[in-house]
Amino acid sequence: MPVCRGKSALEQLNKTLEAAIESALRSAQQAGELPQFEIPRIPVSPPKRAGQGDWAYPAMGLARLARKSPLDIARLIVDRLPKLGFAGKIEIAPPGFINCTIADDYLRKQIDAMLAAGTVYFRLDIGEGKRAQVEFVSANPSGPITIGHTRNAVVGDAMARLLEAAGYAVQREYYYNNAGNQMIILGKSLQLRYWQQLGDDAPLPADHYQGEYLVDIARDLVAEHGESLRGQSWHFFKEVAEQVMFRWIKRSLAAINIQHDAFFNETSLFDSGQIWSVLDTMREHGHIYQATHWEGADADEIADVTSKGYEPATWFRSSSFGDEKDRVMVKSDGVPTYTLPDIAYHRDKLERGFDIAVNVLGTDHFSQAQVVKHGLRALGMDPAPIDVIFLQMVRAVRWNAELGDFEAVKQSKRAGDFDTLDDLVAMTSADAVRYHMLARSPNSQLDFDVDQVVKQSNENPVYYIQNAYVRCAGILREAADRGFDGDDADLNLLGKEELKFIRKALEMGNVIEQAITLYEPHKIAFFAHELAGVFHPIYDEVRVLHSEVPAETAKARLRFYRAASTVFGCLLQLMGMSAPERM
RNA sequence: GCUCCAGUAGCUCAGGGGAUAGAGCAUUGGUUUCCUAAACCAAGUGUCGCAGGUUCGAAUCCUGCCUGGAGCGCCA
Repeated sequence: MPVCRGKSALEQLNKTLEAAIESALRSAQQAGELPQFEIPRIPVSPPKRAGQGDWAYPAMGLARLARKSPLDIARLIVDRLPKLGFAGKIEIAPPGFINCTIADDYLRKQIDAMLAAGTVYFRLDIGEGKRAQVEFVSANPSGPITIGHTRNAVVGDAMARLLEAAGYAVQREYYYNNAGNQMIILGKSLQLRYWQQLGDDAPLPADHYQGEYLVDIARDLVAEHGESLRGQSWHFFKEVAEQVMFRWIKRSLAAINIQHDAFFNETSLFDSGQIWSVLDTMREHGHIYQATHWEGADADEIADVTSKGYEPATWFRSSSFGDEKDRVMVKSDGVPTYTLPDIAYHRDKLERGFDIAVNVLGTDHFSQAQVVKHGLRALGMDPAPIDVIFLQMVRAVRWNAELGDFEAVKQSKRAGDFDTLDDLVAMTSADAVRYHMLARSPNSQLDFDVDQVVKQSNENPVYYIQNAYVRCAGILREAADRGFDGDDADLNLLGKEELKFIRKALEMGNVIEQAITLYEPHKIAFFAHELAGVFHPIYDEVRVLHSEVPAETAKARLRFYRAASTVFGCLLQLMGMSAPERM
């Protein structure tokens, strides 16, 4: 699903300004006005208050190096600053800020540029010609998508969209395992549920899958096949369960606008022998040994393993890469642990040549992810392209008045639970799920307040943002009905407020870049909300089709709203939300 | 015990060296003849967990501590 494809038109003004300031400093040094020193990177940033320009540079950071007062340094910079196409006023403010304002003319031109380019206007070129992969969700097909997977799915897909907007060619991948113990138990659980449906006394052991969804599948099997499956082994039921699960998973994800390009099966690493070649290479590099316990084990650990009576296992000396202990690659019974295929999978990823490979995981995989990176180093590879977004826990909660506190919503057999993606969507909406799951820093725990999202949806940021788009659409629709267009508008008739909106919109490029370089896609959600906050007061005040608005002014304003519509359309697309024409 | 994350307004959370710390929700009062109320305008609240340190400047970086959460398997 390509987002914002095409050639970039958006200039990242902060970068232009930073480069200009550096050049001014260099020039001042050459002229002997400043001593020689390495110019530190001091970023320009948008100031917090009005009247301080659009971008501010604190020259205070240079005072020590330059052995001059910040104000003097600021003056030297401003004197030698190259001409900037976008700059209006450039002012110096105590204690040593350089405040640069974007010229109104430049802002007006951007409206034309946005209309000419459409959402492509906001595309960046930092990922041009590069390939990125986002691996996310990666839930084994043993049950429905839970609320935890949902956060993972939303963050991963948003990351993918942001990377696309930054110019990367992005692949969305889903890694899964359908071979392990869990899947065997799943098959056996379904088999028992099937027998139960036939009226047999077939109790489900406690370690089997208790979920009601297997009963549903069993019921369907009876409806379709009657008793004819009674003789089938658990293998058969595993296959059935897996197929149904994946169908459900894909359908659930599609409901929130998420689709993977590739599904990578862990089993293929066994079939192709890749896990063994990984192990061989690690052994050749001297990182593998056979033992009943790891080399650094203390007396307690040794006593513990001894009591279990293990035969020797195959260990990876990960401690030599900084791990706190070594890890088992192949258990004493000859079966590999999860870690070995995981290393093989990531080797395969690196060999596929992605410039960036983002992995979205819960924090419970923190240690595992470290071990995988150690493993890649042991293979002589550089794991640098691989980055992991760790998500803190998420749970559905609701207010409990008796407790006077929030209470986790647990998966329950009865209707009215909210613990799966389907439940969340049913009770709220796909857009609400996407926004609320995205609008939180990955390393904050998230309590998804079901009642708030449901009950107060009228006061929801989701609708606040979408309504900005809807309002633009309303104007454009009405204008079209009246046969009114703003194509030959004089944008000089626009007011300060409209230009303020354009100013804010121009920050989007920086937000996208920050979101992908810091791996914090939630930034786009907050930006969207802020931008809507700038929009609504304007909409309230600046009318287009009103008897008191002169025709020429109306044309200019119509053009402005057309541009605003483009901006919100792009933002909603980036967040995977719908852009409704009406609400 | 060790590692990671969080602690900011009544609640949910942004901000992660720069100017007077923000938003939503909740509370209070006001706003619609003509695209508009899922909106707008106005009002109030803070020992940025605690204590030191670094810096011209710290909510932000460092150290220690307190509280809450997650992880530390021959599980996946």
